[in-house]
Amino acid sequence: MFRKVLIAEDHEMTSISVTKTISELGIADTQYTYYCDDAMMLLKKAQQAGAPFDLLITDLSFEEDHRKQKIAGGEELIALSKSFQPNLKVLVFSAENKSALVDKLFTDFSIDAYVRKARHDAKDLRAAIEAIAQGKKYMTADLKQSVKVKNTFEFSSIDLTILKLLSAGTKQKDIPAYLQANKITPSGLSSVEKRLNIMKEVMGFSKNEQLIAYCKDYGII
Amino acid sequence: MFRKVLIAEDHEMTSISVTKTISELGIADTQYTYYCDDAMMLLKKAQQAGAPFDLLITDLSFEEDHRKQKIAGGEELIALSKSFQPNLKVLVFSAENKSALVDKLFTDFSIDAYVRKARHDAKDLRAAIEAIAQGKKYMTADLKQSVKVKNTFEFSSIDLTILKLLSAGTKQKDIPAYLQANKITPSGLSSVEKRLNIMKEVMGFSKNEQLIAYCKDYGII
DNA sequence: TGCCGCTCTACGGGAAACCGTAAGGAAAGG
DNA sequence: CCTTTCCTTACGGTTTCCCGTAGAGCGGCA
Repeated sequence: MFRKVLIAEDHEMTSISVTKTISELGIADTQYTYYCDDAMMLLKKAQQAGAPFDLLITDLSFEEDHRKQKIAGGEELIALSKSFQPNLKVLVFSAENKSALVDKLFTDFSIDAYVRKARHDAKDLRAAIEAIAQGKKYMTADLKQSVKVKNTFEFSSIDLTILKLLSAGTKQKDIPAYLQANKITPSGLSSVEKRLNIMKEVMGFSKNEQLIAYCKDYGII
Repeated sequence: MFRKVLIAEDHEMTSISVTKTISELGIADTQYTYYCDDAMMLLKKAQQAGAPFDLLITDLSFEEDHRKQKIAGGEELIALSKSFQPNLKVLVFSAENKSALVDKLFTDFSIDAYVRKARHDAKDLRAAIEAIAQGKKYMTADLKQSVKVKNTFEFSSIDLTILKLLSAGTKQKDIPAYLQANKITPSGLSSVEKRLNIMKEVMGFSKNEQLIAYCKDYGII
């Protein structure tokens, strides 16, 4: 089992429960932070002191407040942590249930476990920590399904750009100019139209308004 | 202070922390459920047994799973609870930060407190419970600001209808037919255009997509 | 009743978006 | 080096949307 655990989680309530769960597993040495920058600092200090953390439990999204942060969110924190302490085990504890995102975390960021904030997350978290301790990977059950079943449409970077521009009031015909100015290809008006058509077709939508509403509902933009 | 508290919250971790916070306030008799239907049942039972709950702490969104529920979410739960136990105090504990939504909860559902799941939510929750116990209303600080600032334009019923139709994929020119079918006046296409123009002008917007995005962001539709 | 002010509706010209088609261009493969 | 294929872009015709104007309906008031 782990000896020293760091929790990066901006919700106080969640942080309390995570701490409690860990202490129930017999891990005495836990620290927690509400900010990514603090988490980074603690990781570095611990390593320099010769007593590095061996598990990081982190959320993905951290809300901005008066304290300006260099590290914006969980992904960045994970990447930086791994870069100077590659053996650090990482458990992501987040409400996100997008299969593509979770996949990326496992492949690109080589995390060890993903626990989704949901109905039985306390049990899941315990199971995940035990699994990692045995050198296994862990993923909440519901996500395993959704990776297979909910083959939801993957919005590309340019799709998101287009949607953001539209919801910012940009006229469709003015989008090519913006794309060119920002060196984004493809930039033709037809390509913009094509992307919008594909998005709408996949979703079974007929109008841009509908698409924007959907993306807002699911936090895509 | 309260004697008997019911917690309706589908996230196990959050539920644990809420329970802990409440017990720290010296409230011994707390029960928790992961489902709205269960919450409703417990409220009814308690009242029939002559020992009703005097505080309900509930989330807004409950995830669906294998257990089919009659009550879909927090709003519905609150409405039903109040209908048969009007003196029940209600504290909403949710991650939503849409001012329009929170406003609606206070005015239409006459809740007593809204605590947003955020950085200092444990402190906020404690403060909220103490405020309610003294017969006060409570709202997290960050929301007070946004309610005041953003609550400029008053969306009429027909405005909301138009916006909902648009975001459901209805063509603008087909909206008059819908309005007539539902006996809503005015129903002319020009009137629809006029309402949209007014909304956009007030907000400083130029396109419908922008308007939809705004309304989704602030929970207006 | 006749005038006035108001809102809703109808119409038409122009702009933007939609949609199909075809030409241009780069990468992959023989 | 050429061909095939896929993707991007360009260009028209049609639909929808946008916007200004004008007329119709309705209540208030002298």
